[in-house]
Parts: sequence; structure tokens; C-alpha cells
Amino acid sequence: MEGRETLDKARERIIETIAQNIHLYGLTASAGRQYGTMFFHDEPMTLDDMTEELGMSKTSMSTSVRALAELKLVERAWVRGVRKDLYQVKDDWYQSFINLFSIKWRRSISLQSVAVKKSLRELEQLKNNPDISEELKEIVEMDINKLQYARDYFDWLDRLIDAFEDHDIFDLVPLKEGNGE
Amino acid sequence: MEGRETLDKARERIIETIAQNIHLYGLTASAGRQYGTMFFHDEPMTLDDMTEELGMSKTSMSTSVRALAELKLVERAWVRGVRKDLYQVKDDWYQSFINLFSIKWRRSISLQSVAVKKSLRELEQLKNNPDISEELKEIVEMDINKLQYARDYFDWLDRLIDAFEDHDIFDLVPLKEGNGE
DNA sequence: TTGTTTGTACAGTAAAAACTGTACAAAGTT
DNA sequence: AACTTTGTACAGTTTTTACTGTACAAACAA
Repeated sequence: MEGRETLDKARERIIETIAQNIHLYGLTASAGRQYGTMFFHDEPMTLDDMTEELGMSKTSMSTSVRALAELKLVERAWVRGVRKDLYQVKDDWYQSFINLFSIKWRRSISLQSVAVKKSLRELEQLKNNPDISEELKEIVEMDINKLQYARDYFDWLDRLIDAFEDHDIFDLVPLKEGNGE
Repeated sequence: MEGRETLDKARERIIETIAQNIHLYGLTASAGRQYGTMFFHDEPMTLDDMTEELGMSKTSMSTSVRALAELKLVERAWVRGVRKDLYQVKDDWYQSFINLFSIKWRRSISLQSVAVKKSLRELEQLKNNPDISEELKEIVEMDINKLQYARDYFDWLDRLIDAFEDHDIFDLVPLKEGNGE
């Protein structure tokens, strides 16, 4: 087999594997293919480059590169003399993993915490209402327990993400040597 | 407002919030609603109970409870005298979080590691091929570096999940008091 | 055995998501 | 100013996913 062919096959395998697994980041296989392509492309790429490389519409390239950028998997680059928007992958994968939590999980936890706290307040008040039956009160108390558990859990998740963001996680799970942490 | 009504609204808010956020576990909103319903339902539920409660087909309940069980968010329960399959939520949410990584992430990491190692082997061999041009060799060496980085990253992720599974993570990010760890 | 209950495979349908092409606004160029 | 280039909003289409209903196999009951 020709050398360049071997190289391309080796790359293609990685790109396709990324495409098949990036759903863990809530992204589509196409976005994954785009990411993988940029990963091996050593210069920053324009939307037209991606259209060319992936054979998809420029509109698609625009929307999915946006999704990648929102998760900070790629970033814009500036090269003098180039007017088109340029994108390149952010090459710190550890940070990208952390960003998934900082961005997607943090938002989700916040929404869920708000809901839990609101329901908790309502149920605490209901519990103290003297008009409710003993039977209902017992159910309310059980639900309060469940929601307190949920509140603690989301608080823990928040602290976990703090530990990611502060890089304390690397004390517990160290990088290999020579990884520059 | 009637007491029972307050309770139901408080529950409904939580169930809907779970439904809107369970995509982080790769599950559909319907599966989230099913999970939330079971969370507040103190007895284990049958597929027919769920059909009743959620107004969806039994087939749907069957497939989505399967997805929930695969992620170990719910488990089967046995109650003497009941012939139907019974399901209940697993009430350790910390463990459920860990299970997400043990199950979904671990599988994904394994697939990606295999691909990376395979491509790495091919490129190492290509690099040592004396017939390739100097130009190509340089590209190959850069790709090898990238794949070594990827290999190290997946190795780190694997060790991170080990730390989750071994509960070492709770040394770094402790539970609140009274959470039974 | 025959009859009943229960879960799910499978085919078909409905709904949602991904993708494309056109059209246009914003910014740059001459 | 007029013209060009670039990114994206939006409408329409294609593809995928979620969901339903039927049919049936497995397990149990009589």
C-alpha cells in the first residue's frame, strides 16, 4: 500500500471512531467527523475547507462548528490576511473533558437544583399546614426526604465540577509524565 | 389549593425537570418521565402501571425501562404473589452517576483506545519504512504524537473511572454528613 | 391438554432531528 | 458609491428516531 494511503486510513479510523462516540458530548456524528478532520488538519480551517473535505453543505458546517465551539472543543483562530472565519481544535483534551461538565452539566444541575428547592419549599409549607390529613402528611414527609437527598446530590455534583475546574482532580488521578500539568 | 394538588404539582415539576435533563445520560425525555414517576412511586411498578400513569403504549414502556435498566438507573424487584415484572429506581444517585461512566464511557473509551492503538501501530511501521519521502515522514511523526497524546488521555479517563468506581472520588469530593458513605 | 397472562419483536406511523439550498445582512473591497 | 465575499436565518426536504398496534412466544393456570 502507498504510504499516503496508509496514513489516510489510519486517520480515517480515528475520525470515524470519534464520530461514533461524540454523542457522549451531546453532539452528532457529523460534528464528530468535523472535529476529527480538524484534529488532523494542522492549519486552522475555514467553513469552505470543511465543506470541501466533508462534502457537506456550508450551512451544516456552520451550525455544527458552532456546536463544537459552544462546548469549547474548537476555537476561532486568526491568521493575518485571511478574511474567512478560521477554526481549530483546542488541543487540551483534559480541559475539553472538564468543559463538558462546566458547560453542559453545570447548566443542567442548576436547572434541577432550582426545581428541587422550589418543590422543597412548597412541601415544607404544606407539611406545616395544620389542615392536611395525617396520611397526606406522611407522604409529604417522604417526598421532602427524597428532595433533600436530591439537593445534596446536586450539591455534590457541583463540588465535583469545582474539583474538575480547579484541577484538583489531577491530584487524585494524575496525568502521565510529560503531559505538562 | 388542595393539599394533594400541591404535592402533585411539586412532584410534576421534578419529574419534568428530570425529563428535560436526562439526555446527559443519553436517554429520551420519556424515559426520564418514567424514571421520575418511579422515583415518587413508593412501590415497585409494573409495565401496566407505567402505561396507566404515563398514558403511553406498553411497548414504549418496555423499551425505555430496558434502557433505564441497562444504565442501572432502575432495577427489577420481586414481590411475592406478583407475576408481572416489577421495576423500581435504584436510590443511590451517586452510584448511578458512577454507573454512567462505568457503562457508557468505559465502552466508548475502550473502542477509541483500540482504534488509536491500531492506527499508532500502523504509523510507527510506516515511519520506519525507508521508502517514504522525508515530507511524508514528518507528517507521520506529527500524527504519531497526536495519537500518543490521545492514548494517554484515554488512559487517564480510564483511571478516572477507576477512581469513581473505587469511591476514591469521595475522598476528594466528600459527601455531606449523614449520607451513609 | 387448553386457556390466560405477560413481555417484546416487528412492521408501520408519527414526530423530531439533521441536512440542504436560497436568500440576505454584515463586512470588506474597489 | 457599487460590487464582492462570507456567515447564517429560514423554509423545505430527507433521514432518523420515537412511538404505536398487532402478533406471538414464553410462562403460568386450570
